[in-house]
Amino acid sequence: MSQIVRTRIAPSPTGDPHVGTAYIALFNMCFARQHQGKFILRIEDTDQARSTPESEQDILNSLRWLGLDWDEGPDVGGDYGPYRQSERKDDYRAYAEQLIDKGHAFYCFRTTEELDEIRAQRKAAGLNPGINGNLELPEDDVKERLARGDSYVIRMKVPTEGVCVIEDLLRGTIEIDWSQVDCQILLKSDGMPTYHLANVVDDHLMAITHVIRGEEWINSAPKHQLLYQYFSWDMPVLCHMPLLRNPDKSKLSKRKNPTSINYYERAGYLPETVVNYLGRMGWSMPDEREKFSLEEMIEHFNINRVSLGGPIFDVEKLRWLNGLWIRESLSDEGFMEHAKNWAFNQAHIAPMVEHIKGRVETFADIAPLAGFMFSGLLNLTAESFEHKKLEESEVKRVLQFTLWTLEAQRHWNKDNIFSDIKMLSKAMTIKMGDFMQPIFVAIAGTPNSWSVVDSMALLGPDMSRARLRDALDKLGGFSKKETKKVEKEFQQIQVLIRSLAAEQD
RNA sequence: GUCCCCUUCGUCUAGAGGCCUAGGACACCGCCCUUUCACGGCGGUAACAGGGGUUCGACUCCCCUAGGGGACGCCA
Repeated sequence: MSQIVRTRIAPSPTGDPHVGTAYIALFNMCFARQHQGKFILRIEDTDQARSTPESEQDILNSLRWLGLDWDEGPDVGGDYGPYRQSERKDDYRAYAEQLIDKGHAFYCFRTTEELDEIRAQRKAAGLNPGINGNLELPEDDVKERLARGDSYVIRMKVPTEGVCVIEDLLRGTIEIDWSQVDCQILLKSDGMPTYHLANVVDDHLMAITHVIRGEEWINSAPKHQLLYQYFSWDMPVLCHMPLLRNPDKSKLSKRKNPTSINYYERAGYLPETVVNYLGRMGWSMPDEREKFSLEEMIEHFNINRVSLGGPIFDVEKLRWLNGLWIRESLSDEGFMEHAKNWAFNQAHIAPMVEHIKGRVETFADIAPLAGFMFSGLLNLTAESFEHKKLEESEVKRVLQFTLWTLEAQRHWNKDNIFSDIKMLSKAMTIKMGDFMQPIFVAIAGTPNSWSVVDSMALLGPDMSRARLRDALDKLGGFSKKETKKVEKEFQQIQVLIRSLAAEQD
């Protein structure tokens, strides 16, 4: 008897659609398709504070843009729904309580402060700070506190000694001491499950057969395996993919790289290229060809060809590959069609007209004036940022603080961007004009342009942030030591901004 | 700090004990094509982290060391 292969991608809608998500989605999809199985999309929105419907929609759109279509999901339905964890909230509680009844989990009333204290002690004693043991209260106390209505979480019980043996499809046997595994919270005090509970419950309920996910999950695999045992459920096959890396080899992060799929669309890449490139990360075709379509990848897919060294995301090669796709796979008509859909269309140009019309004398002035609206990263140098009033170190701070502030901006529009910048300049006691100048150069390539706030609003968050980051890079960035100092300064600025904002109210 | 994972050119990778004088791609450097640039063609520089085993034979298997990464949250 061979069961149908079912794989899934389970993004959390707490931010931009990440290339790492697309990467894992791609391999899950290829694996499922190769086995005539199903590929499922599930939204893991158990973090009530950070999950947003906008982000969810954004992620769905991005994965669709890439052509990574799912057979079941919150928008297309399926027989194993709901496909959004927030809609299953009560189920998780029931499962957590079931574990309590079986003696596999317990109520925990510890405060954050108490837990911090225990962690500090454990760390001082040379132990893994993850808390394992000594958290349970006598049954009577639990009853009393429950009756009193004290806030609580439900934690799973974990052995304190022995080893847990995990089987990984690519890595073979992995042994982890139980002493390294903490009594994971399963149900948070807001009644929502943590990832660990929700993930195991959903994977079981959705009959997932293969869990293909990032390497970052290896250390929590023992908890998951234990939960399957507690519930007496069949364990899916685990497969941990390597992590995509920044050029400095750290885990790919938006601090150091454009990681949003939206950015690559905005920067003029074809979805075929992005998928193709991700398919070359830790994997290659049997004949080693560089260029291949999603269909070709599925046709020749073999998960055992995944290599485990964490690949560095190399934008240079991505560019080359995109050029190859444009040259080889687009007819002249197709090229024009793509260019039109990308940015040379009425919807995209219309909002620029008010800025352009008053500033040109001939139509021939349009391209030099508005070229930056149709560009990726600009060709700038450190000299581009020479400032009459500000020292280079101040210019760098202006750019860095603006970048950090705008990275936190969840509602990207002209007014919000403007007020962010205004508050920042005020807090840094730099006149708006002086403050804006480096922003202008970073975004438009020159201090002489129309409102840079409008430009940023039109360019969107991803391209705007990428250009600010690029500007910082061109100025040499900050060393590790400086970064720490600058981060501290930024915290102080933020405190100042909050008090300024309070004054205004 | 504790544990886990990983380790072939700068980067992505091929390599499942003899096919390896370690192959391909990006980047870089030459040359050719070309009025220029790009494309394209040809060529070049460049890697098995180190040390021990196992074996007739090790890039491939085992151990140790080193380096890199990750996890250690009422985030996922």
